[in-house]
Amino acid sequence: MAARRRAEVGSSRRSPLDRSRIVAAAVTLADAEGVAGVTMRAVAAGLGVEAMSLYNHVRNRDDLLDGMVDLVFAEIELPTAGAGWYQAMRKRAESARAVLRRHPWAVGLLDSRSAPGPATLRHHDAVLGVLRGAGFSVAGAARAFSVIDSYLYGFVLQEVSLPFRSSEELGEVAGGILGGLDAGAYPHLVEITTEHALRPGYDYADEFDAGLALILGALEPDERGEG
Amino acid sequence: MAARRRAEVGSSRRSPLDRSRIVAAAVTLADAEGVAGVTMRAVAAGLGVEAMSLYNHVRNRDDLLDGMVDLVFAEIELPTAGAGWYQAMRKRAESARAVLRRHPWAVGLLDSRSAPGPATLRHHDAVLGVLRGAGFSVAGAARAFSVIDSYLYGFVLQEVSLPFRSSEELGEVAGGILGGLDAGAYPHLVEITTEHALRPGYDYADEFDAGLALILGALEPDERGEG
DNA sequence: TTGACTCTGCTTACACCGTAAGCCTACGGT
DNA sequence: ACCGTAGGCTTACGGTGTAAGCAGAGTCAA
Repeated sequence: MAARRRAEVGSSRRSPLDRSRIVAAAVTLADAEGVAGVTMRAVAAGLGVEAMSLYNHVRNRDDLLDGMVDLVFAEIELPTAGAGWYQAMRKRAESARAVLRRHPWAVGLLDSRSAPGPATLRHHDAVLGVLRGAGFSVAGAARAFSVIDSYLYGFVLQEVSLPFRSSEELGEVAGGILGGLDAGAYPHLVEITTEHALRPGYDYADEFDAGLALILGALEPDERGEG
Repeated sequence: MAARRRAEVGSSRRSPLDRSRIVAAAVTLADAEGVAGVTMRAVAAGLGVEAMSLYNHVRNRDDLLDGMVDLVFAEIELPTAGAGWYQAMRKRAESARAVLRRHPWAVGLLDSRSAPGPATLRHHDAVLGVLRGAGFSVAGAARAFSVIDSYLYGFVLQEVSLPFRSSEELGEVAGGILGGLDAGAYPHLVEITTEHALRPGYDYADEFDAGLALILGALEPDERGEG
């Protein structure tokens, strides 16, 4: 059969396997099992392949993790200058938070990763571009970028590491921690828990917008008169 | 010899080994080798003991990591109400940052840790106490706490994961990343790097105080009129 | 004094990890 | 038809967390 000359038909024999397929499989696995579940053997198994085959496309496990982080960054919406820097930063931050919640392991990977990938660089460049275009000085853009991203990563880091996902779970956990202790040892934690966090309708996630608005409201372009 | 009745003299025979000695040894090891170097065998070796002996005092490796994080929190200065909430929050944040820089592995451990230890709880309680004492409402204190800590953790997370420690290293790294690419692919990153970050005297660490001041300045007690 | 119980450290063993080294086979260029 | 090479596979090694069981010392009852 002449058609067999090329394998592009996808002869079931062997699929091509390249870096991006490996990284994507690793991300899927991490979403399901956590980053600890991302072993070379497990990733390979997910692709119907042996562990050592991955090393033809990936330098080592660390390189794979770098790729995963970059793939996550690629999911974040790039900001656009159209609607003004405030809205652009706001939308970008919310998109980033949504993405990082979808891949909770990614934040914990941010430290220990040293080589930013192309998507990461493109993302940072776009953010700086919006700020500069809106009149922020170089130093001002750097500062705004630093503050916003610190808040963003820090919030998600805390959010993701909370040992509960819903309000009911919160109740159980808080009860477990505070209940087992000397009553009155942590009066303010008790207060904030019972009078605030356990109130129906409370959702810690809502704090994100509030904090973000507070920070964005304190920023402004072209800080000529400022120290 | 009657004195031998009690081993309290410290017969060189065997040292007692308890949880706190184990956790302290693990922290020392992590400071020196990074968190990946904290293996049960290595921690035990540092104490002149075999790996399995640790399990008499520590549930498992995860429990050990929990203990390490709590020990780090214990190093952070508790805020005191004396000089006003602004200065208290400022000093607390700077102390926390100094501690987390001393133990760079700790931030990365914050996620994946689910059981806060006593030092952690005491710390959070003290922060809330200062804010409440200064007139913040329960909701306001919760919000302030969330914003400040998010910024703090996020900043340190980024700071710690930077692949350099000094300005010269920054130059090399930046050159390596940006140099290997299409010139002009990331114009704003190039701009900020060459015109700002590589300027003599620039230190990213200084951004911390600026961002913190910006956030603290936007907070205020008793947000009656606010949404 | 003696014996039993408990506490704590040690030894051994297992499954799983990342990955170095080398083999085998199918494909593409000649 | 051949052969180099790329990209899979197999095997193997040292290191990991930790389950299971052993050994010696401290404490207490009889």
